[in-house]
Amino acid sequence: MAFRSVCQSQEPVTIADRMFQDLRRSILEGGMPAGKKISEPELAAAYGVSRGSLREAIGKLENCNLVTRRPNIGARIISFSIDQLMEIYQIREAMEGMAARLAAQNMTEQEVHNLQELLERHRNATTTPEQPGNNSLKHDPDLDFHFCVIQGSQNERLIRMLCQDLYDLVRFYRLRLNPGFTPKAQIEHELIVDAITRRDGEMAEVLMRHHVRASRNRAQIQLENMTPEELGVHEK
Amino acid sequence: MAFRSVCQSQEPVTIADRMFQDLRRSILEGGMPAGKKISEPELAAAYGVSRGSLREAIGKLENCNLVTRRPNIGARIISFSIDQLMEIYQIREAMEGMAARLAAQNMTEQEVHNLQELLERHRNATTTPEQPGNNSLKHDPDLDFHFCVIQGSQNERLIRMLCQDLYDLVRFYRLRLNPGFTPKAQIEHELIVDAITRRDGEMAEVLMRHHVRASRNRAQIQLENMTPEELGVHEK
DNA sequence: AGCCCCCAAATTGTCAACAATCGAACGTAA
DNA sequence: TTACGTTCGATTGTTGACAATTTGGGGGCT
Repeated sequence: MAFRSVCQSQEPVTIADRMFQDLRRSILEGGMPAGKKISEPELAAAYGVSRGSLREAIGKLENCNLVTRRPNIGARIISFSIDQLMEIYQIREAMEGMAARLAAQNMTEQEVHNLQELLERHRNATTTPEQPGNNSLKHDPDLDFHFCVIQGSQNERLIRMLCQDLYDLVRFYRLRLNPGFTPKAQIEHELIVDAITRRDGEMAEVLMRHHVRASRNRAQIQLENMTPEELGVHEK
Repeated sequence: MAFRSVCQSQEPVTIADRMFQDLRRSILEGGMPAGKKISEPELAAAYGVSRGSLREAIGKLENCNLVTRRPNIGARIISFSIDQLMEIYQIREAMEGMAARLAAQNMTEQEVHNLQELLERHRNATTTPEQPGNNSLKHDPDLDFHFCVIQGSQNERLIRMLCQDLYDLVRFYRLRLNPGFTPKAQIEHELIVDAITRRDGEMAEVLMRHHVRASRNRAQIQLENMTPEELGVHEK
């Protein structure tokens, strides 16, 4: 049950859809550098599609907040900004806190069981050394966990807002920082699952908010130790 | 300082943009019935624009969640759903709670002062009887208040997510229900502003969440007393 | 009658050409 | 040299026509 398989499901039946998914993947996997301007004729030729279809795909990317667009000027991949990352953490704290509360209330027994199993797998996986550089979209333990909790909230719009829109940005930033999955995060995950298992929504929310805030602080510390070159050199 | 003047600012420089704003306004003001299918040739002819530009506008509407679209089938105005309304309240509770907390931390003295004045005007306005049926987009006291608090959070993305996306839906539903501004809401607003004035972010969040939850309950009671005809007769 | 297949009309997706706008290079003048 | 205005190339916005798909109805078969 990988993240994208559920959240970005349906087959692309239309060319614009396929372009959207391809470009989205390319951006999230780092195939396109942050801040780069998108040339419509160039991209359309590269993918062998018409400019019209490409423009529709770009429109969808704009709604995912992966590109910004200005009239008569063009679109460009979003660029890296620490402030924006911090803003996203604040929003995640609020929304995922609520998601955890709702998950504790609404998850089926089966879903709780799946969540516990997921955590079990992560616990074993962290003991065995994982090869670095494996920054593929799938198999990010932290993302899988959060996705699972969000899905348990049973609030369709909340799920869409988080999984489709906000988590694209989370991936975007995560790829360009370090994958921030620490042993501490695992412990926090366990506490949250405990609360959900006990159906303690209040506690689940408190713990999830604490976890997101802690992740934010970890990211902030990490950012302060990075050189400017490692951070924001997105030219062109 | 009307709601839309700030949140949906810039002039439309492009035809697709103008179409988007016109259609959005039309949907939010009730000019287009909920659930109705959108005929591209018909609408394009009615507005005297090309189908391509119209399609781009529809794409933007889709991202605002005001229309839903299925490939090869077409777009239609979102339809009325009590479940969706309740989902939106849950999300608002989380996000606006956070917004209130941030507003208490980050608002300038000037902004706090403006907020207090806004409340003062509402207090006087509610004593004088307001004419019903004036469901225009501007001058909804409740929306103005919430907008002001959200704006004070200084979190640009949070502001966009709430003001641009979610509050369009709030208006959509509010127009088709009663404008739910009760004296109780005014009192709750006052308490929130007190907390913000004291820079008590924790309390501001608690009170805002309480307020949103209370609004949700008021709406739910109202919905239970409505006949099915008043609710969901959105044919075609 | 009920069901299935097929066809036609309408609608949506896609494309390539045209018009409008922006950015940069160049030249000129102070 | 620097600043400004102009012109040209390139990019984006817009349009109308073409291709692919869905929808609705009519006819035939069981």
